[in-house]
Amino acid sequence: MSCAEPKRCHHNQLVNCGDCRLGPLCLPIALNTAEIDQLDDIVKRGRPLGKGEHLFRQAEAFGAVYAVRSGSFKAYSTSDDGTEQVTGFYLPGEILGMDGISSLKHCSSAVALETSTVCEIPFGRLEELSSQLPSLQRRFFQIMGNEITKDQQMLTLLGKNSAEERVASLLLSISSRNHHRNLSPTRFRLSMSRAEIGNYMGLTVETVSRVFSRLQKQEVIGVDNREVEILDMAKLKSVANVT
Amino acid sequence: MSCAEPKRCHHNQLVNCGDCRLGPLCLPIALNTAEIDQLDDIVKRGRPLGKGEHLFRQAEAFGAVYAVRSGSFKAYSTSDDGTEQVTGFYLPGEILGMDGISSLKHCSSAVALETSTVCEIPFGRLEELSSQLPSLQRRFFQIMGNEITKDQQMLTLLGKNSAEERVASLLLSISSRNHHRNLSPTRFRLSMSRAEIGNYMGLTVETVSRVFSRLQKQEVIGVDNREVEILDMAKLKSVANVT
DNA sequence: ACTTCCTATTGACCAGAATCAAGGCTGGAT
DNA sequence: ATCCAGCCTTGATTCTGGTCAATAGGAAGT
Repeated sequence: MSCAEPKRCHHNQLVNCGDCRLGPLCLPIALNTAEIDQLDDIVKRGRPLGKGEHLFRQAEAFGAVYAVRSGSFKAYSTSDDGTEQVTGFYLPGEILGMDGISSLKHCSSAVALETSTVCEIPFGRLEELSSQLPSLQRRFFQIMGNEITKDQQMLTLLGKNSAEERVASLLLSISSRNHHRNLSPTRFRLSMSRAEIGNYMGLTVETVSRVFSRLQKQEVIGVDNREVEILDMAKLKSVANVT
Repeated sequence: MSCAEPKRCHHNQLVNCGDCRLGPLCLPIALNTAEIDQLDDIVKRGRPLGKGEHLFRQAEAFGAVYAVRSGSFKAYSTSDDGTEQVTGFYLPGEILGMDGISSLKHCSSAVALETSTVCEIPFGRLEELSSQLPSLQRRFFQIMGNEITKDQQMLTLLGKNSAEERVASLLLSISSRNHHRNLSPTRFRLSMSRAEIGNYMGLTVETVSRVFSRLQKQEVIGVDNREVEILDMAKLKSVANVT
């Protein structure tokens, strides 16, 4: 990847929070310019991670949360018997790593699904700064509340919905998150495998694959390997059981 | 219920955080005496709620979080089509209502499963006080992090585990939470119905009932309606697939 | 006591997704 | 280009848990 104009480059490390095009999605919402500068001072921007590289691993000491700047991540936890459970996919502007806050140990691992960059936000310094900036404290409470809400919606999905409803919901979720980031809500490339989707949604690879095939046959979506196009948004929503 | 000595009564409204026997489980952990007094000033202790009374309802404005003082609550969300999903059970010392923090609207309802009391903690004032007391801020981040961790474990349970594993896990969860509160970890009364358990665990009433019967036949537990005794803790843990 | 309503149990049957088992694609490496 | 490994798809079969249905047990009120 070539970076003619560093300030605009996806993976460059010079951008600050004030200039970041993800500002309106990320931690800085509701902060004024001076506050953003203060936040900016504690944020560390690391080198890009390659596909398969870990951001943190389960049982490691918790020290920071991370904002995805580009690319995408999968969070998963491993149980004693070695089975893995995907607990979330994280796209640019989203915050991950909050699972470690309660015990000061990460209880999940996070791995890059493609070449990705993050902003590392050391938690201790975030706490300090939050004490000084009420709007940052509020914003972070809000982000954690969001994570709780999201997980609880996921519980409903896993507890009550069929395979088709689950897969359709995931596609709609990615679609709307892309939309927020000014990307196409109807055409995108999945950065995760069928197996990872299945794991996340409590299904097997085979079932996910069959649902994709069925939805394609009904012309609700077009699928070419990981490339997805939503052809009939209304129909997809009705399959997902949402209005 | 008679209350000879008000200070010790389960449902009385005079107790303050400093004297509350739930202190070591609840919000005040890690606060010193002076800090607890400050917290105490913002806490409102309401009248007892009867079984079936709501603490808050979905879509209502969010204004406070609640610490269970006695009794128990069920949190659930209702979808457009009217189906309900139980998102959690809350026992004394546990905090509920955090689902409203992100959008300032409750996205679940909470109902008392039996006669119960709560401490209401107005969120705006908690935010203010958190800015002044770093240990309170930290504690509240921790409580929210706990909720996230708990929900994610629940995702694993719903995504991967069988009916027996799910029900056994719930019994173990209640057992250990009772234990923390110095109640018997092996004998307790369930405050929720089989239907509510099933709903929470993504199962039907019939399946829950069958699992209870099977576990009883194998002498892992003894069940008499809502009265449960764990007869073989080790076996129950192996059924639940935990070590 | 008796009734009524609600909750729980149990059985018979069915359906959706898991499992088992081949093959077919794809993209990266040589 | 060719090969290979991992990913994906599809089919056949099995099995867990859901659905439907009937009955039993309990609690609260008359």
